[in-house]
Amino acid sequence: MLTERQRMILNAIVDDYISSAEPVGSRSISKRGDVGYSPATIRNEMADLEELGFLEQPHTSAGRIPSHKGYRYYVDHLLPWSSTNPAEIGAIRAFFADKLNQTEQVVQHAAMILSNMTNYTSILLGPEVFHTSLRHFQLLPLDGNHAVAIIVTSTGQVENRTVQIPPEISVSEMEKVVNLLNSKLVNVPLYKLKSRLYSELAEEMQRHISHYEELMKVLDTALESDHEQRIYLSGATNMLTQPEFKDVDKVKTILDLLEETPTLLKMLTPASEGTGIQVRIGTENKHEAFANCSLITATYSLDGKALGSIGILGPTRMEYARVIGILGVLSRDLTAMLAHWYK
Amino acid sequence: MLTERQRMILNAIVDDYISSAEPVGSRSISKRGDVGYSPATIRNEMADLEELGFLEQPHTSAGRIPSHKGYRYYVDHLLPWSSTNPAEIGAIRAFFADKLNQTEQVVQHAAMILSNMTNYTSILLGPEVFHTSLRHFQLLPLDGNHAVAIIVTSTGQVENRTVQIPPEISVSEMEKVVNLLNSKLVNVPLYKLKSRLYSELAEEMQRHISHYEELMKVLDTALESDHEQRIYLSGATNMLTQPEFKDVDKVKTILDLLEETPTLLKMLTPASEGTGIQVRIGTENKHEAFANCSLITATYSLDGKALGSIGILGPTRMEYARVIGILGVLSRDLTAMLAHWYK
DNA sequence: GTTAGCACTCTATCCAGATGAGTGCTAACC
DNA sequence: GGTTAGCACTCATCTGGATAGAGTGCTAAC
Repeated sequence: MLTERQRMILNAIVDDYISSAEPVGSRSISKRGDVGYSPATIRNEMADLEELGFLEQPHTSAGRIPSHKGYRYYVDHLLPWSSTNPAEIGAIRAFFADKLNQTEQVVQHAAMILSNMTNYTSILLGPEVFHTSLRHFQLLPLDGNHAVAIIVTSTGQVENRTVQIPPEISVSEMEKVVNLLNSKLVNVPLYKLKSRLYSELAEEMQRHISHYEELMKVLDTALESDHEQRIYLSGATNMLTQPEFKDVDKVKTILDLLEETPTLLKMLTPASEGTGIQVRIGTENKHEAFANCSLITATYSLDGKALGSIGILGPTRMEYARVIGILGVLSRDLTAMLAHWYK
Repeated sequence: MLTERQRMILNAIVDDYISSAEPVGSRSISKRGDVGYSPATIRNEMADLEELGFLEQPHTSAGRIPSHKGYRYYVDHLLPWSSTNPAEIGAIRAFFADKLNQTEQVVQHAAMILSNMTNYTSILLGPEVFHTSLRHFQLLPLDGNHAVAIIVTSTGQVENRTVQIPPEISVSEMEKVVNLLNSKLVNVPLYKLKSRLYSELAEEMQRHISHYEELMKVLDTALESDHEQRIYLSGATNMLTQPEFKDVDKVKTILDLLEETPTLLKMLTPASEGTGIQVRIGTENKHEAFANCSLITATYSLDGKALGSIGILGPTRMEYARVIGILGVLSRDLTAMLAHWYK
């Protein structure tokens, strides 16, 4: 579709614009060593590229900047698959070396590392509860009225919530029920717990246990699967350092969106099932607040199942090559580490 | 120290400036109904107030703005202790009405309510682990090598971490140790757990249990009291709406500080032990990034012991009266609710 | 003690002109 | 035919000066 020279020029323009954030003129492209043409020739090609929709002009007599389509072409066909800087790989490895003993901590720290390395905003989706199953259930009385319900998952995560215990339910009854639950529901995926509770246990409980209704209500709350997906943000303020966001109002809409968990969740969920690294440029993100942003996501997994995902949010003018490299290394290492932990 | 008229004028200036964010001139004060003097008279008083350090002039021929000292005087002596708007009280009460069954959720939602109501940034310190004690300890095997250590506190919070179990330690041994721990360490404050482990249990364990050293190491990790204090931020981007922060760079230093947990922790810890609401104006905050901010904090408590604190961060030009009112209502209600839960 | 009047200060805003980067087009060159 | 030099043109940005307006401080009168 594009001639070799056009690809070369497009590449040069995107590269230049990524590092300078200023519209790129024909002369500055010509001066680079790698393109051996005069400004006039390049101008002609630029006019063609603009007509094809790969470039844009902020106004007559400004240089060109890549359009979304231009970025897309760059990412899909021109991206220098430069191997990630060894120093950066080292930093990531070092991070995995000092082992933290909680998945949550690891994920949180990973987000911080990422945002520090890239100077963009990193978004991390904690291990997805839906793909994990019950390992152990427990009810721990606090006082006459309350108890803590503790759910331990197959990946070692612990969820807990406080429930109210009606006074008419005795401790021994509770224990019976908890034992029943543990014998019948272990290894059931979390999101199926509640339906299984009704389909498999209801009958047996009704037979052996008084105050059936009240107990079911308690269990219902205890197993409530609003297991809020945990989102870890880091470096949100890095947005402020980008020249395209020197306008406070624009930044606000973006940062506001970042505080909105459900929206973020939707954005981070991979479109097609678990295929490596995804790049969403500008309006390819659903939200108009992100019209000037690009989101690069990767997933990490356990046993081939995507557990969570990692995202980097930056301006459309983003160091795609570098970020993709870093994200790749990190998601692979994270996957490897999880496999090693819970093998 | 100040004459009645000076107090009146200072009050008018601070009020005006709080709502307009523009330097206040003598004429606009005179025009207000409540001050019956001509601009000239007010100018004279303003000059005096400036000499005394309560006012500042951005430049000759601009109006006056309150200095930190001026705000301080306003907060200490002039603050209209207006009762909080009933509608706002209603909103807070409504929030407590739909009961959430996790302390964490409550705190998180409270932060959101606060920032939405005030349009400032709210900072909430989760229930302080140091004041709580152990209710139950448990080790739950995950696989041959790992177990989840679960610590339930007297307030129903659940902490957990994954620990490695050396292969030479048998399950029955683990159980013995856990039972011992539960019989000896329940009701011990969390931060004393580790020292008690050594002072009271070491001897007995050494007598009855093999692999003492390895076990101690496991327990040491399990009881590690890095129980990270949880900080909930909400409405951080509200900062961006304030005209004094239209400069991106200033906002960045503030938002960066907000991402720095340890610093925030220090800021929120009440200076004097648990006495109601504290107001820190401008440079009274230790950090220079907060030189143009005011931080208003309140604590919530259980059994008279401060459990955590709530803070509102805004520009020095802040609606002190309103925020203090809201904060008072919220902290009282939070305290009341906790008392009711864990009575 | 209070206030009207006035000169003075300083900022913000507007406008015109200069600057310069970059383009598009044409014609010449290889 | 592709490439390039030359040139006229466009448009955003920068500059400096003039102007308006808000607000003060001082003095003198009430």
